[in-house]
Amino acid sequence: MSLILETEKYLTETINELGYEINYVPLEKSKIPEFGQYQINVAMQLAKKYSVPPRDIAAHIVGVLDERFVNVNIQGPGFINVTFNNDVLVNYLNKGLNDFNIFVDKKSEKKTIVLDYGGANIAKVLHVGHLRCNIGEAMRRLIKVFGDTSIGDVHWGDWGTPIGLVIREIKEMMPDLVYFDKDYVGEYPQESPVTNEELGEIYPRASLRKKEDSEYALEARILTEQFQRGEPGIRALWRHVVNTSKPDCQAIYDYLNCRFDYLYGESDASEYAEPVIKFLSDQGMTEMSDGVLIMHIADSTDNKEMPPLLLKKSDGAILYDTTDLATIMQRMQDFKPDAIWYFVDERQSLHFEQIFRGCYKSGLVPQNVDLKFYGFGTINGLDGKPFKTRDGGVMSLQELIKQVYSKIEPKIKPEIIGEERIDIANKLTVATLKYADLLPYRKTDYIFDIDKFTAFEGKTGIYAVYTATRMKSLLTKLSSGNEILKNVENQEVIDILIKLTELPRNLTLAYQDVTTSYLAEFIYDLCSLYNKFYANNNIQAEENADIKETFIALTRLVHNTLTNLLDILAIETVDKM
RNA sequence: GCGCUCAUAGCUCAAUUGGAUAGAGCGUUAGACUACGGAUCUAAAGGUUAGGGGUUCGACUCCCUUUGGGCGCACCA
Repeated sequence: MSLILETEKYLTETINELGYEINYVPLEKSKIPEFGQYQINVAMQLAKKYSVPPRDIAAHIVGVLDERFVNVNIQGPGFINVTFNNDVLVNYLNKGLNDFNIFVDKKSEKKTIVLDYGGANIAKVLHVGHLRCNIGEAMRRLIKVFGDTSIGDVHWGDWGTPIGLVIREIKEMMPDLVYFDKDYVGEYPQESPVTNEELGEIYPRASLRKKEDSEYALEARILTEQFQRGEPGIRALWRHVVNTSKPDCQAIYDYLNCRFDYLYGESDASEYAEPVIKFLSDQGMTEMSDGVLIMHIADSTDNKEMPPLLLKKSDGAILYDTTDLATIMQRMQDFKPDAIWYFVDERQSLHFEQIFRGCYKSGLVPQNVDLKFYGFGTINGLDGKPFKTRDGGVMSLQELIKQVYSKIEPKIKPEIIGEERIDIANKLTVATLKYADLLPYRKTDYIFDIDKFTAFEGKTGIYAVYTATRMKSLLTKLSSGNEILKNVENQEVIDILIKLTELPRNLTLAYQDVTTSYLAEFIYDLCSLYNKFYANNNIQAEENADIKETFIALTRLVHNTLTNLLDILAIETVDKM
């Protein structure tokens, strides 16, 4: 258990023993450091409940606090300020030298959580928005740290109309391919008729044509229904498209350290499409409307229109409503999860509200299983509008990565060369992209400013990695690996120790709110405090043995903690840069 | 039209979930080097938290309202 949680338990018990009934006494970071490290703000609440002046209650509480605190004082209406006895801090944090778990307040019950993130539509190239797969990956890792079982699934978009469009366009280019010949009976070719580069151009072309040519759009929809149904030629061509495009998408996820436990696609749930429709029909939940099989999910208490789920189109093809329901059916059977979390663009919130309603209403998912939608905001360009390339096209994630790489690579020391240089440049590129993406609150749209995020200075991934690198270099020179913190009077050391006591709350908040910004902010604060300490203390030249050992131990502590935190964000450190 | 969401320093974002004097980065201005890795550190200036009401000991935070953005609303995903 963390120091803060343990202290809060102590305070809650102590204050209850005084006769004040209260469930939870939070220990909050002090707003005014001159008064103390932490503050207790319950006197004001209790004053109302017991009709006693808050300062009297504060004095009452202060009277019984034990020696874990020093310099206890009351300010203003009844704020109690406390400072930890330095021995308490040192004892607690020495345990953290080799054990990150002292910062993790684990819950008693463990959960199994499926995380759905990534979700690339594999007929299209990944665009900048797909960078936000970082959020799901970070949460997958964070959940593990808390001891839950996390199951990450990329959920490829491989079963919808975009691929139908691609196939339609291939037909335009090569109408004589055997896949389109209904009477063809032989084996289909092993080789894909299109390369990945061609696919990159095919979808945009098809997408444009669809808008102008309704006949073309209709044919694409028919082709979609055909590969879904398993028409041999079209299905074979579908497989080529998928197999050609998928490795490219996957390579980018790999590059970004997104390590999915499962690489399922919508197509893997397709065998559950009919069963899920049957299940819903058996519950009497479905009906026909204008030739479409639908399920009503509106509620009499709704204050807005709630469109029905569309289970099967008039042409027989299924849409993502059905695909998502089928996927849930599959996940319930395969994983028996306590929760399924979706990390998807915020704009899909209504869709998932519909899906979740359908699941609970029909009993496909029991009420005690948590279906949660964690939407994220859009990545915008400098003008605050969706990210575009200079010529106005959609900016691909690959292109963004290239641009960031080209800004970072020249800044690496000239003596680092060859493969190692490339490796470091890649790691720093990923660190830059991830930190920039994980710092803002999940739901806010943010502006991706390449110059800013790759800058020499500032609140960036580079700053954190640089700090870690410098610590590592120092430890290599000076550390035996056995140093421990001593109780020394050094304000910069104590500031860092206090900052570390705040880590458990940040981890808990990040988990509860499913928001990485708490961690990214913490990483910056920790690095900043360490760099300040580093600038003002010469560790190597320190003559007092206890102080020197403490400095080195502190460096180990911060380095280990920082490395663990960066790992949760899936950011790798480097030994030199 | 209905609904969701957002509005904080010149710009990009925070604010311990209702706590004291709203904080960082960038930019601007002025500084620190024989530096254990300067991709660092120090300091200054910069705010009526979009406007208006309300709730209470206390509001950026909760409620109402006005204004202004972004987004979504049956056979795309």
